[in-house]
Amino acid sequence: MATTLPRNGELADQLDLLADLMELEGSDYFRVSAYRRAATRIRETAGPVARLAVEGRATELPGIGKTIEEKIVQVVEDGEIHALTKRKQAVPEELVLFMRLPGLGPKTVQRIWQELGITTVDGLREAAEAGRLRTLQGMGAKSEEKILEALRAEPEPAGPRRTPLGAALPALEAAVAELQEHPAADKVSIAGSARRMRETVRDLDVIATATDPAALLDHFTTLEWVAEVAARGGTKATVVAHDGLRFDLRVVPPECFGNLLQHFTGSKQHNVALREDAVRRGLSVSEYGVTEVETGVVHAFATEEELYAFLGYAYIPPELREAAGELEAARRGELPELVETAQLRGDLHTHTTWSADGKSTLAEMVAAAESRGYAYYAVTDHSHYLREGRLEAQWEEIDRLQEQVGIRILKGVEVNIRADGTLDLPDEVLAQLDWVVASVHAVRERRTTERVLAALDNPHVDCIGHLTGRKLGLRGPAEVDFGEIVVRALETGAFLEINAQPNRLDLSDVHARAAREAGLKVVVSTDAHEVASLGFARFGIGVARRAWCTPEDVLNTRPWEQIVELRQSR
DNA sequence: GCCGTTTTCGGCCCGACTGTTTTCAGTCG
Repeated sequence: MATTLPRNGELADQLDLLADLMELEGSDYFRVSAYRRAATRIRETAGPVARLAVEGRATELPGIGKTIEEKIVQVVEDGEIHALTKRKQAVPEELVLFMRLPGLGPKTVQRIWQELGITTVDGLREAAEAGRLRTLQGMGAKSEEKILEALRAEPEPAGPRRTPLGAALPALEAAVAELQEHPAADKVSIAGSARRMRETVRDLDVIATATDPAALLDHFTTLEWVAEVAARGGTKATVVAHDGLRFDLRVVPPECFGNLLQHFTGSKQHNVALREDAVRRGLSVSEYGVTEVETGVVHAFATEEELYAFLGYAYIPPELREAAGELEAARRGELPELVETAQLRGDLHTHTTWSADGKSTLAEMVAAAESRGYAYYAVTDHSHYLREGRLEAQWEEIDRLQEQVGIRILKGVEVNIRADGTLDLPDEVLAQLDWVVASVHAVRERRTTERVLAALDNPHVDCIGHLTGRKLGLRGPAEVDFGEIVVRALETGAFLEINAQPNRLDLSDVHARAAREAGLKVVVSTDAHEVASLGFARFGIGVARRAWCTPEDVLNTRPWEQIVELRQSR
């Protein structure tokens, strides 16, 4: 048996690839989607699924049965799912890339392969240039041109690009505001994965009701920032902005706004599960209404609240709609009361110009924090810049400022966890601070788990900052034994941070949920280096909500005195 | 391949849009 267990991402990738190859072979659709569903489930599980499979417990995860558990064990023992090894002999692997091109699905790719004998991206490009693709039934010059265009833009199709929520959400809110101004617009709302606060989004979804749908769609497709109209129908249009962001607008009658908002908010898996559940009770759910199959009576709802109530669920907040147990909990009336941004009483990880990369002064940051209504505010500049008396100098500035403001300023630091797990400030200094965040910065150096465990063992450490060091779109998370870190944090009474920087969001929603389920409180902090970044709190709260966190689960919804008490009891 | 307030067999969400057709399959979300 291999000494290290395959990561969840590796297992999921193999299952997805197996699904793709089988689909190209023309396998049964439901088998293929069972593999994909299992892959998604595995990706969204915090602990190592390979260990569960070895212990015979992977089948406890929904969507994973005996057969897929066996396949996971094959990866542990032999490195690859046996069926995958076999399919790779039969189906050229590069065909999978074809399916990432716009308009190319499994059926078409299968025919390109079998009828034209094309098996490589280069071969596909040559055939398209030579006009050979259009010889296929159902393929025309226009499809051929679309393929060539996509290949020119991206010679090796890499799949849909995802935009961090921090960039997408403001753009989406601006688009909603623009549409709202049009005289034909009635209700306009954000929908899709951005409404669910997913860390990255692909398409930006907007839905609306309108007195004149065609006029609103016209307005949408001719907005100043629109570079291309990708699709346009009577109720729906897709446009691409100059910066590459794709926006979908869908317009419906006001009486079914609730149905549409629910449908277009997704997730797809949530909707599928909701609809399957409805089918079992003789109901058919679509974006236009809920149809009683027997009688044909259609129930339309102006709000999501009414729709969920009709189907027998408590209202499910968008952040929970991931087919991760929320439907069952809503049926039983056991959904959590999710934490809200306004409930944060302070920020516990922030910087000032005392750090070289800080852009706003201490006074500016504190004033901004006070105007956000915070009761306390931890200044945690990098330890690296606070040597040789600078820390004491900063304390003097804090003491002077404290005289002038109502908000409680906490003396803190973000101390670096060195490669050997020691901290780069001595204990006697750390002991004098109100709040100590310890973070790994050189993530390329390995052993993140050991370094974090060592830091947790230091009694002065209050919180671990941005645990995995990931930067969305730039570098992946460090591999950590999250379960072990949570256990140690519970033992030492320290906390883990949800870093709200939109390119970090670290802990991820999956990790944050696992922490919550283990009974560990999380801290939502912005790591702001300038005044405007204090507003990132809403992205961190988005992660916490996706992790099912109530105000109880988020440490800094408490008054500072309570946090001090919690620490003393450790 | 998974799953079960009808079921251990026989189901498995639903509709819009595109490009190609001339009534529809495939793709997409």
